[in-house]
Amino acid sequence: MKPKVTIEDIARLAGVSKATVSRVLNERSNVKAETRERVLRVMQEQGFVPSLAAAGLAGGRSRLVGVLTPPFTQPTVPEILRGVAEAIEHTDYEIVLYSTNAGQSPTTIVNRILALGLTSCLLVIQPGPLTPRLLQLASQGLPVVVIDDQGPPPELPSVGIDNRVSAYQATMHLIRLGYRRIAHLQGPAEFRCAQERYQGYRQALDDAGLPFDPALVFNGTFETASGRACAVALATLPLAERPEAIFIANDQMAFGFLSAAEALGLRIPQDLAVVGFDDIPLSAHVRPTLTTIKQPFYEMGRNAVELLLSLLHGPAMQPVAGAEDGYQPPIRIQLPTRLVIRESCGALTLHRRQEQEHSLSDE
Amino acid sequence: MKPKVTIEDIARLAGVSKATVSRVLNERSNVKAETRERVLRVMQEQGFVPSLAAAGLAGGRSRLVGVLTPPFTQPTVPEILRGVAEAIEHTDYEIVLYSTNAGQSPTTIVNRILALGLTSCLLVIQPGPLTPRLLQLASQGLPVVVIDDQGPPPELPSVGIDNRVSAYQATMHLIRLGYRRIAHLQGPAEFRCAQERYQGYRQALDDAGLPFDPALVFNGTFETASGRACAVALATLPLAERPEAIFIANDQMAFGFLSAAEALGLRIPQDLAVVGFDDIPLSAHVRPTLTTIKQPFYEMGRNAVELLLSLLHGPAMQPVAGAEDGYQPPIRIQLPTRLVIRESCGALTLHRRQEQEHSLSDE
DNA sequence: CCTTGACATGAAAACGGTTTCATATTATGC
DNA sequence: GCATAATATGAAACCGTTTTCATGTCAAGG
Repeated sequence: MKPKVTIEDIARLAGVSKATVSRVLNERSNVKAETRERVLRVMQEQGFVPSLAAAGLAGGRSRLVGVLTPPFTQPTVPEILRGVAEAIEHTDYEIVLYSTNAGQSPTTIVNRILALGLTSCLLVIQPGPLTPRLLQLASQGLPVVVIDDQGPPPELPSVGIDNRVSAYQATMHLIRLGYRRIAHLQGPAEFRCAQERYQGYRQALDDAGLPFDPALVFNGTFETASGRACAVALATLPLAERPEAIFIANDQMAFGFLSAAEALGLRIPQDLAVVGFDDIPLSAHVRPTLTTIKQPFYEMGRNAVELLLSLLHGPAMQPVAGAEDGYQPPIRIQLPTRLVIRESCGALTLHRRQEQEHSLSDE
Repeated sequence: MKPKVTIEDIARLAGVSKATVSRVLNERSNVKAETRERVLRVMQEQGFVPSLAAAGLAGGRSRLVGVLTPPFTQPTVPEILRGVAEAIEHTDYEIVLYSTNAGQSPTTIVNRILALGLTSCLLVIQPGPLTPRLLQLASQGLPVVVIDDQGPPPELPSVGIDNRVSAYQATMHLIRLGYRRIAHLQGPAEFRCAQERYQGYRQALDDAGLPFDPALVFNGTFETASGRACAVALATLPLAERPEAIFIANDQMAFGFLSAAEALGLRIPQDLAVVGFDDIPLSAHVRPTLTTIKQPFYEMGRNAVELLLSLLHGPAMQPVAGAEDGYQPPIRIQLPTRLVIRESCGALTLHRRQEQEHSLSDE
């Protein structure tokens, strides 16, 4: 094992002190150009790489960003992480990854993160409510940025989308296609995004002057199984009460819905149009392909990193004039979503839908 | 920001020296049970978490495992990473993640990893050849474990599968189904696994007494596009020369093949049976669903971590008696694969294949 | 009862940087 | 040409651990 070359070696070889080498390393301005030059050259020659551990210890700060994620197999995660990784790469920072495997207390992990004593900030990818411990830490000054969902009031800086507006778009798309009775399969109530998507759905119905029928709102868990359950529930409805379309709060549930619908002999979109939410990779490949709201996961990752680093490099945000009471509501970066039209909503097979309308009006 | 409680505080409160506290922390045996008890209690009370940075600096080693991965969006990666994350979680170690985004020199990243000075070992997920820099580091004593592929001679400890045998199984499956003219779309030659899969294919042909036709071997890149290209190439073949089945060296290419085949009016599996390799999540969802070799990605991740840590905790492997020359060939953990039979190979629709044989023999 | 280890503990020196404070050097103003 | 400020550098303290070495204590052996 090669003996590590340290700042001291560089100092000796360049004929300066450790302090000066450190200054060069940290790009301090008060080093004579000539000296800096010499030091840099020696570092180059020696293949010197400063120890982040030592720097972190001495400087009290660190170059490590803790990233807390759900399991990678959750389909939205890889794309987010790709954005995170790519953004980090352009900086001096590194990623320390904490994956919350199901069945593990989030608090345990958060504590573990701190145990590092290395991680100076935290990027949390968490659909669903935040743990109290996390909020506590954030309030103690730990820079934290959350991707995606948020507990009731947005208490932490975050990056996400406008769930309400997006759900509105999705529902409105169905309405424009001529569907009148539109159901909704919603996510669990503890997810803020589930509530917002529900609100968007309601709003669209209202704005279109369509009646709201509570019997058409189903409770889901954001998991595939609850999509299947919903399809079954729908199929057992008397024909006259069946909806013509359904807005499902995430793609995962939509998959379950589609597969159960197929098994039940329900044709999508002829018998029932479906719109999902997320646009995860599979959505373009299920049959029928899923019309859905595309979340910009990659961009969310990138933006989260940028936000986090800007927080870290000092609160450079100028207080808004006139609101100088010192309180800054946490920043939220809201990225645009997009409706991706595929087969499941029937937009691509309008003629068939017209047939369907006929047969329905015959009843 | 709360002032961090250090080992010194604990020492003072417990009425012992820093050294003793350190011993307790590291579970050294030579501490009186009573003392240990007291120290532990104080640590508990104070919510003490030792600084990994300091420990790493002082101890010369570190509790960080560097993980070098391809982009997360490469479909095999999330599952591997899940295994890695889960295995790590049961240890004191943490993951520092380095994602190699396309178009970035691997050497740059490897250097960056070392720059950390934190990472004491490396887990490399790399299909394709290893960079010289990596080999150099490994030979300098850095513990490295590679997942999946390997450069020509297996120079580093690794975890993977037996590509040759798996490809043999895949091809033999087609043979058993009665296909005689079996094509192969292979991966790029610089991938060892591509070569091995090719060999397995050849071997199966040989063992079955089937003639090998070089015209039926196509060159691919492991990417979707080359699957499409292959389908086109096949379709332009004179009818009499067309294969009845094809073994495609990875699922990604198989997807391209399937979609192009559909566009070309080639029915799968009736006109042509397809077997892939990998069993990534999409494989169960494309139409027709893909018969393929399942790689145990999750287990590969877990095993790689275990191997790496065993390497780290001292070369505890007893030299084999009689081979005491000191040279230890690097360990390779080879996990079993499994053939997953779905629609694309035609096994599920045998009757149709029989029809097909009829029509073929009519020609 | 005294020696010899074994065992438990403490003091202090690393580890590789950053940072503060003092000092040496140079530039500036009069 | 000299006082003064600005700039460049060095010495040493410090960050929170681990580790080595020395010391103190206690039980066993002679």
